[in-house]
Amino acid sequence: MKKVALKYLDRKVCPVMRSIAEIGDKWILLILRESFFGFKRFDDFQKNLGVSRSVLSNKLSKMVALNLLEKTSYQNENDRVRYEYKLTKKGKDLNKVVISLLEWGNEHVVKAGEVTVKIVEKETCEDVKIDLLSEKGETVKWRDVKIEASEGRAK
Amino acid sequence: MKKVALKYLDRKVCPVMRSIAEIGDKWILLILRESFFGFKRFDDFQKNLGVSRSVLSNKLSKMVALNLLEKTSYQNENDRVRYEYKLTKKGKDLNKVVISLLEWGNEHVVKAGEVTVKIVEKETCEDVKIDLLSEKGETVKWRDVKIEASEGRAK
DNA sequence: CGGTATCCCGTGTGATACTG
DNA sequence: CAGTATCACACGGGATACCG
Repeated sequence: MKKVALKYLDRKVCPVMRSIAEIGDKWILLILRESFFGFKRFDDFQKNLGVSRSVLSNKLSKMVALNLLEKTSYQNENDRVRYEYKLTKKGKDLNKVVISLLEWGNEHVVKAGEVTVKIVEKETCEDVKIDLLSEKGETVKWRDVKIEASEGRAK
Repeated sequence: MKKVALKYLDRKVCPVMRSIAEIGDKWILLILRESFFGFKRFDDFQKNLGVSRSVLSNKLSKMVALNLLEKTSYQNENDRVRYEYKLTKKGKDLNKVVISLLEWGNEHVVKAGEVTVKIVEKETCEDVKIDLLSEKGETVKWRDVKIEASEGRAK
């Protein structure tokens, strides 16, 4: 692992760039939000998001191809076959991205008296925050960190 | 504060939606990354991102209008006036969004042997992670949380 | 219900040129 | 260095229609 100055870091292979290349799309982010809200069906996505069916169809295929969602069929008794889109591990792991957006929105975009959405513990209903943590498990301030780029064999 | 079922939450006022409306743009996200990397000048952004000057000019204006960046001029002795774009508080507070994207990219998009970018403590150079925290400061698993929407007077 | 196909339009984007 | 202006074009996205 050889350190690289950020100045010389190839932006095309930067992990942030590559994440944005996959999910840096308004509709994909919103579909992810709906998935985290617990929705799984085409028509739920369509109604909740108000997106056109063709765009939705497109984005869902793309997300399945990227392995963010898994498409499965199921059938309740005496009912027709239905389909659902479930978050994969890779998709679920985006929860921190969505929660960061949520917290930032609550803090900087939502005005007093407007709707807020919060994350709470299931058991206690206490607020859950997202934050930077050291290896010892202590919270770390943004001003006390630095960014390092490395390229090399080991991952 | 009245609780609202997510099903009936107005998606137009959802904080996630409103965050995405402001920063859910490939170029804005990438400019933010460059800002967190420490770059401040028009030409640095342009070279690093490979974006056209007109688009960059546009996005920067938009970001200043949104109060994500602050444009200031400065002058070293015997030098011409220069400009820089610095992150505002609102912009800096997006660090968790960018770090989440970074971690997710390292985990799910970057392949073994490729470039990684890490966040480390300035002092100790130890890795810094981002995670969900309870009010007591303990880490919380995604599966142990739920999402709640409220609308009402108090913020 | 869960899509796909087609059309059409607006906007995002790059290339190029010009300015202080 | 730090932009703005103009143009040309591809692509995203909505509307609509159609299918199993």
